[in-house]
Amino acid sequence: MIQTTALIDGNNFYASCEQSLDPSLIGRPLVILSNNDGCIISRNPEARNLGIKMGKPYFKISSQLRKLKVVVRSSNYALYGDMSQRLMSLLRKHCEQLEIYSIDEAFASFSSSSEQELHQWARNLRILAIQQLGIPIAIGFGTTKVQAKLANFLAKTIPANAGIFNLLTAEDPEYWLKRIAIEDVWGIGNKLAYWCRMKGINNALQLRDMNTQELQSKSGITGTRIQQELRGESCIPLTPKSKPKQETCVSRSFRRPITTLDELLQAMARRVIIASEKLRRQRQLAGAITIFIRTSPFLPSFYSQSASKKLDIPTDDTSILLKETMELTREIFEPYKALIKAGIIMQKLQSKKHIQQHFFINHNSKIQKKRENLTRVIDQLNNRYGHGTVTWAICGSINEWQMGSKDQSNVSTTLINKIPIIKAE
DNA sequence: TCTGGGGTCCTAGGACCC
DNA sequence: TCTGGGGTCCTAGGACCC
Repeated sequence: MIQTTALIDGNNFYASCEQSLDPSLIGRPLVILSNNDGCIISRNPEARNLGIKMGKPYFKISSQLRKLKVVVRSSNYALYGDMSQRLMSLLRKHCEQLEIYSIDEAFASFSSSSEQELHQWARNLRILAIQQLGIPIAIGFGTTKVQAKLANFLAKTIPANAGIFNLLTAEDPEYWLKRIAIEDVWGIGNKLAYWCRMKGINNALQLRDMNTQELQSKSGITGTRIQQELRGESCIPLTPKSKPKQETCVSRSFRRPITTLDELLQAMARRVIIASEKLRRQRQLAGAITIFIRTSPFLPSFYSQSASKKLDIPTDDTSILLKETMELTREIFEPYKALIKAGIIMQKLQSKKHIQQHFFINHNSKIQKKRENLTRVIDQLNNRYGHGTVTWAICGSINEWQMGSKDQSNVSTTLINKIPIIKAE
């Protein structure tokens, strides 16, 4: 019996989440915008059929969208995160081994099942996802992760496949591989796809059969692994246990460019506070931090700057991280640069469970405990009454240059006062 | 006026050591 | 002061993913 790998994912996940909570959206073209209402990051089939492309800047096509009567929503990540957890717990119930790969995707593996059993299992899972979550899913089968990924692509994009495709048992696998453009192969990005096209490699089948040496010389081990997997030899293993994060980043754009140190300090303070909260939620400590600022990459005289600092003692303490960040910010600030984005990366993360004891610091001191208690209370208040209820004065009050989203759906599965209400006639 | 945010992996090259 | 080869570790940057 051959080992089978499956890739299961939610179709147009963000758009489907919105439709699931607001059925009036079903059947109407719908797009979801990125943070700051920057660009299109999800769209339902109705919007896709109107020719609306992924990644398009919103300001360039907003009038066209109005004309076409497309519904536009700002993104609501709290909602998508919650729906993701529900989807994953459904999948866990129905898979032996599951690796959660992204907010809307998971790999599964099966040691022994007949083709019919697998197909029946997949049909059943699709029904459950619709019934319990209102989210359509697609399922692809292969021997390796790359094959499963491509099978999933064929399940979704070829209507006749109805959301399920098995590359192992397909009558003519080569016919199907030929139908997958080189850009659509998992692991082949812009640069590699362009190089492939130049060489006359235009689809997944040609990539599978091309000269390995040549591929290796261009893309190293990453490219040859994809080729091996296309040929059915597994070299990207399933990793069901999620690894602890190596770094955590909080980065945001401004609604309008900022040029003063005061504004930048406030912006950085907000980011480091969010980042510290993230660390505590993940039960991790940062051993180093990097901050960065940049001007618009779409304008001439692009400017970007960053600065890092190693911390003597790894920490998740907001006030310590704030102090370090403020110092770094003062160091790299330059006047008259129209900054549009700033962020902080927490690095050299380690688990809070086994803290490396410092010779001069007593981690169990009274003062240390008091600080931790204060932080815990602040976190609890913010969780309960909304983010930013209690915060540091350095953040300033709400400013016009901060991020903005206009059309967020006013529903939530995580805040009690925004639970959707069903009215009886 | 307006172009997202958060990650991982790999590689080349520098610093350092014997 | 100059000479040689070989190894490890770290870092920055590129490419890619969703």
